This record gives sequence, structure tokens and C-alpha cells, in this order.
Amino acid sequence: MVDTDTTTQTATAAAGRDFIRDIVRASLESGHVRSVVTRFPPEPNGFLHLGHAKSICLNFGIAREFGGTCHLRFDDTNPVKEEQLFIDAIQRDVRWLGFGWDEHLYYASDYFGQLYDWAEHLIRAGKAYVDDTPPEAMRAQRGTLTEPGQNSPFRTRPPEENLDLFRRMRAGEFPNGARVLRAKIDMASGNMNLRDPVLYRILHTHHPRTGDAWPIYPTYDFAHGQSDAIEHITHSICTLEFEDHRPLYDWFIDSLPVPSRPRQYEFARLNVSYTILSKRHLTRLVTEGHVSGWDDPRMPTIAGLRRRGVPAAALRDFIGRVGVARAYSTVDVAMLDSAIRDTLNPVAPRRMAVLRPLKLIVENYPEGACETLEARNHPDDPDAGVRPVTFARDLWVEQDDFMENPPKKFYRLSPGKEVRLRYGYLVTCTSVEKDETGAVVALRCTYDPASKGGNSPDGRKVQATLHWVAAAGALAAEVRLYSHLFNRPDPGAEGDALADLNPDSLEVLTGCVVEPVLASAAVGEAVQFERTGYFAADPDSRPDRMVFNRTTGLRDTWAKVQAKT
RNA sequence: UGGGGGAUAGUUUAGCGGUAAAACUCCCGGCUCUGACCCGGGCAUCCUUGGUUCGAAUCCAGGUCCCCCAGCCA
Repeated sequence: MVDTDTTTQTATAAAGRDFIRDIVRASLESGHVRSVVTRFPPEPNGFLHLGHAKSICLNFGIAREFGGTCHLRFDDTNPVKEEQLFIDAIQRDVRWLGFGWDEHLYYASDYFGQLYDWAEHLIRAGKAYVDDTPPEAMRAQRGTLTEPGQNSPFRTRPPEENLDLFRRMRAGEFPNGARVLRAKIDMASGNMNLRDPVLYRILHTHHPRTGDAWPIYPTYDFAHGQSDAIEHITHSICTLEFEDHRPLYDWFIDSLPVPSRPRQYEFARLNVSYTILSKRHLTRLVTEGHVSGWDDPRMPTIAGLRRRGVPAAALRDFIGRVGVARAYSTVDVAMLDSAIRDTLNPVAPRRMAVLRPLKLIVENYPEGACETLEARNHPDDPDAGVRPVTFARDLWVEQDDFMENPPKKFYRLSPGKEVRLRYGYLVTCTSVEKDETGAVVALRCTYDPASKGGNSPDGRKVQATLHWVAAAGALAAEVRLYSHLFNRPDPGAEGDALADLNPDSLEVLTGCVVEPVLASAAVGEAVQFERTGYFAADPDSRPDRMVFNRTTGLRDTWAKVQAKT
């Protein structure tokens, strides 16, 4: 008891601050709740995305911070849309994000029997009735936002008849859509959810878990709160659009002999600029082939972000930065990139990779010769060690690092200019080779033999340090550069969101050359290509033909300077 | 007078009657064997109009704008 209190206080002090956590803290301190129990309730009809990540971090995070429990519960009440494939993917993604549920894995379908009994309970209490009204007519009877609805002619059906009909619905006697079970609440309510909501509908559909055991399925409203109650959830946290379902949520809890009294709290869902986080749209992107799949690195899905190389820690950090509130908002996607860089910068090993190669010939370096130099794996972390890099006469440098007629602010290579080849030598460009069309095909340089390692004895400074790869031994690679999937910050604001798809969201570079050590880069593991960005090997990689995904670029001040001129 | 919510820098969020804080973005500068990282500096009449108060982003009253709800989806 004393230990429990101490634990609670410690956890309480350690937890973050937002209005939900304030509520949890208060309920714990007041003694209304002894131990917090939350739940993450995905519907298995798609892959998890950034919006779910917020909910996952909130629910599992609160349980962790306050010494409570968080359940993973699949909201599988609509077999028409749900699949085992998604159930598996969701579990994989939640785990990858860094959360676990121990034995607390549940399915709303686990409670179909109990839910059915409670439906009969409502019928006997005169609080629910079987309605034969066809869908279109029912819609017409519901009224509008400003006009009250009309009572269904079946609303006064006696309980015995309702019970008989409902049992026959359950027995599979009627076709899809023939009848529904409705709660008898108030057809004149200003809250549309209270105008006799549907509790059960007839669906002769195979369910991933219950098979063909049920020809009727409960609706979200009838299943969710009661599932919470069965699991003794203390804080049922959901998004704002469920706010006006709360009176209904409470109506069921008050009308049924449920074993506990959960409370629903709502927060604003996450929106991110230049992306879309609606399952309907994401599903279309996949099924219509606009992306390669749910795990396409451009997708805002957990699986897509993972494949792109985004670490789980970066996602958690991002969610933390975004905060939790009740105000509608759209977060700048730049905040995600920032979180990714901040997570990767201190840990990602540095490598050299030339994305758009330009040949550089060191004229005064002996032909056929080469030497091994030492490069640090991380400039700020000596413990990261060093690796050998080969220097030779023929090298590759980045096309962007050379300009024949440079503007004043251009620090890199140009005729007559001296720069440093990182961890190598200082080189000075002496001449340029061009093809018939006038395009630069190679640079000729001289190197200062005394500058081995990158510094000359006389201490002279150069303005730029370039990355490079020796031609001999270089590994060929494909590099996939990703940018926003949509070309406007608010896709869909003017019509169909898919019309705002960015046709240039994927750029595939096939002629890249990278350091030989990259042959052993593990899939999904982040590295920094110096001066370029963070990358991770894609599952498509093969030892002799690596494929790298750009997770995110480095901040690029030069690009900004350039853009302004 | 349908019901329910929300308004603090360009973007998210903090602030809970004592004179607006942080992160991201952007701009200026410094440092630098990554034009990265890092370090300085800059960027807000707190939606509005009144009221209460010595004092209001915070309390009260009235406006304005935005979002959600008329699935047998969740």
C-alpha cells in the first residue's frame, strides 16, 4: 500500500504534462482510480500510420509512466473490411515502436457473446427494438442536423417480439440489411448519435477470428465502451470526432450491468503537412498503385517510415514534440525531419557516397598506385572508431561540388581552386575535360603530398571539404531519394487529395558509387552519407548491388543561398 | 437559439490573476576536415469588443471565425 503510493508518486512526477496526463494524475491522486488501465484499439483494416503512433505513444506511454497497463485490443466488429494481414502488421508495428502488451491482447470479437447477452438485456428493459425499416427510409426518418427525426413504426414493438426477432437475426434467418437492432433513446435529440442508433446489423460475412459463427455484428458504438468496461479500462482515450459519441458511450454503461465504469477522453488527432493520414486515402494509394505498398518509404505508415530508415526513437521523440491538446492542428512535417536528424546525428556511422559521380583525376599521383587512409566513423565520438578508405589517382566526386564559373559564395571546386578531400589530401583543380557537347566529363587536379590526412604543414585553409570515393573498389549502388508524397501542405483542400500527388516524390539514382564497407550495411540500419543525408539499406539490396533509401537530408544552407540567387 | 468542440509567434505546444515560455521553421552572425552538428541574436498589440481588478492570455458578458456530427464505418 505504502509502496504503491510511493511508486505512484514517483511515476506521477516523472510523467509529462498535457491535459490527459493531468486527468490521469488527478484520478490517481484522488483515489478514484487505483491503477491506470488504457488501451490502444485499432481496427484491423489497414496499416498503422503517424496518427496511430500518437495514440500508441499516448496510451502505452501513460501506462508506462504511471505504472499502469495498456491493452492492445482489435476493434474487429466489421468483418467486411478487416483482415488477418492487418492484425499481424499492427502487432509488428506496435512492438517495433517500442511497446508491449504482455498477455493483454484482446479482440472486441472476444466479447461477441457478452455483447449479445447485453443486447437482449436492453430489449427486455424496453431500451432496444428490432427495426425492419429499409436503410433509405431509416435515413429519411433520422431527420437532419436542424430538424428532429421521426419515430420508426417498429419502435413500439413489444419486448417479446423484439427478442424473438433478434434471436432469429442471430440464427441467420434474415438476409443482410433486412433488420437491425436499435437503441430506443430519442429521435429528437440534437445529438444525432442519440437518435436510436443501430446496435446490431445483419452481415453474413466470414470473420477473421469468429469465422461463420455470427451472422450479426455489433456496431462500434455498442462494442467499444462495453469492451472497455469488460477490460476495466480506466481512461478510454480517443480522438475528437468521437466527442459526441460520449453521451451514447455513457448511456450504454449506465444501462447495462457492466463490471466497471470507464470514462472517455478525447484529444485532437494528428495532422501533418504534405501528407494524408486517413486510412481511406492511404488504402487508395496502395490499391490504385500510386505507391509500391503499405511500406513504400513515402508512406506515412509505421511500416513505410521504418523502411525509409526512420528509427522508432525518432518517431517517439516526434510525438513528444507535437504534444497533446484539444485544438485542431497540422504539424509541420519539418518537425518530423528534425526529430529524425536529432536521433540519428549522434549515432549514425559516417560514410562517403557519391550520388552523381564526376571523375576526378589526380595528375601528380602515381598511376596504378593507391594507399589506405583512415576515416573516422563519427567526428564527435572517438569510440565509434575508424575505417580504412582507399585513395588513388582516379576518384569520384559529386557533380554538385564543381562549378566552372562559380558565383562568389561557392566554396567548392572550380578551376584553380583548392579544396580538401575528406580524410584525404588537399587538391587543386587544374583543368576540365569536356565532351563534344561541352559537358564536363572529368576534372584534372594536383594534390599536395604533404597534406595527407587532410591538413598541410603550413596550415593553410581551404573553404570546402568534399566527400569522395576511389574509382577502384568502389561499390555501385542505387539510391532512392524521397520527397513529399503530395505537392501541397494541405492535400485534398481543393478536391481530391490524390490529384495533389507529387509526381516527383521518388527519384531513383542508379549510377551511384559508395565506399566498399557499405556492402555490409544492414537493412534498415541508419548511416550518414557525409554532406548528403541519412540513409538506410532497403530490403531490395543485394551485396553486389546495394539499394539505399534516403531517410532524410542534412540541413542544406548552401541550397538556400543558391535558391535566393 | 440543432448538438458538440476549438481559437497564444509562420507551425506545434506551455502558461491556471502578477506583466508571454519552449521546440520546429525562417532571418542575421560565429565556429567548422560534413555549407552538418554546435553556439550567439532576431521574429507575438495572446480572435474580437466591452466589463471586473492596482494588475487579465488567464475571471465575466457579447460578438467573430474554424472544426466535427444526418454509415446498418470506426
